[in-house]
Amino acid sequence: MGRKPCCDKIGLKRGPWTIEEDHRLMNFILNNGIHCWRIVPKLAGLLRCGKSCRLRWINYLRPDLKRGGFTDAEEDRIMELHSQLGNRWSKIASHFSGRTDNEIKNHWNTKIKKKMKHLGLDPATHEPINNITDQTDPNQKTKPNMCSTTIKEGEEPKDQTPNDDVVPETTKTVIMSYNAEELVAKNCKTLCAEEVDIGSLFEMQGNEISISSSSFSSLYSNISRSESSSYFAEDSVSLEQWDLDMTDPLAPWDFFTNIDDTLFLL
DNA sequence: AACGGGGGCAACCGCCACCTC
DNA sequence: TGAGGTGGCGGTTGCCCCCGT
Repeated sequence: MGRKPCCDKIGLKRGPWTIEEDHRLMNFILNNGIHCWRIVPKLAGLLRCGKSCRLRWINYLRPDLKRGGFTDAEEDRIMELHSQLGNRWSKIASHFSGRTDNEIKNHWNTKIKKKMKHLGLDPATHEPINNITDQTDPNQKTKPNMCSTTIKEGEEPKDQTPNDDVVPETTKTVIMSYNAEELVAKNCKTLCAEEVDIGSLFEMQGNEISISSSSFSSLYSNISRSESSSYFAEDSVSLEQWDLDMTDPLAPWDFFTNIDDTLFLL
């Protein structure tokens, strides 16, 4: 019954990701899309667990991520949404394009909390601090009268949030619906300065993004030739050392799912 | 120049809901 | 039907960098 665990942590790498790992992961996802995080690291040749790969992709490698600090308008919107949704960062993040829940959470904890306190507002309740002094006492939360009149036995208090229905669904869906050209173009803004006809290299097959081996070699040779690429110049990494063609870019996911996992154990 | 403290942020942990077998 | 896997989420940790002393 059941399945194999998503990862045994024996022998798996932890800590910060290297550039090589980033490119192995990005290469694999751009070639094959995402169907099952558990086997992504095996197929991509990474000594990471699927969860770690998923997190890295969502929080750092995803092509539609917006880099840079939050604008005042974004901060205001975060505060507004937080007052409605509380610490439901993924819901809040779904209202911003190019922002991750982790990013918003970090920004909240490091910047906005202080900003609100500076404005005399309690970050937890969004009420003026003078009026909620007693409620900020952690012991107060367990006092019987706090919620007993509004929450029936067996109900989930956390589901009181309005507008949940309009929140876009899973990240996976978003990733799979990327326009291929746009997706890679965004990557190449940071990966290379030399012009590449990206659109001609990729093709959509249903929800999957495909690129032929020769096109991929062409793309990456362009990237590696680019002396003005700050990304690579800074780290003095040669693309030659990466096994970019380790998987068949055109192989459908069904192909992988039919192969016993043990074949990919590293 | 050396050191310590604080801030920022990437990554991990543990839990939960849903799904699969 | 229920045990267990998977993906997603929020909380937390720990490292690195910057700045002040």
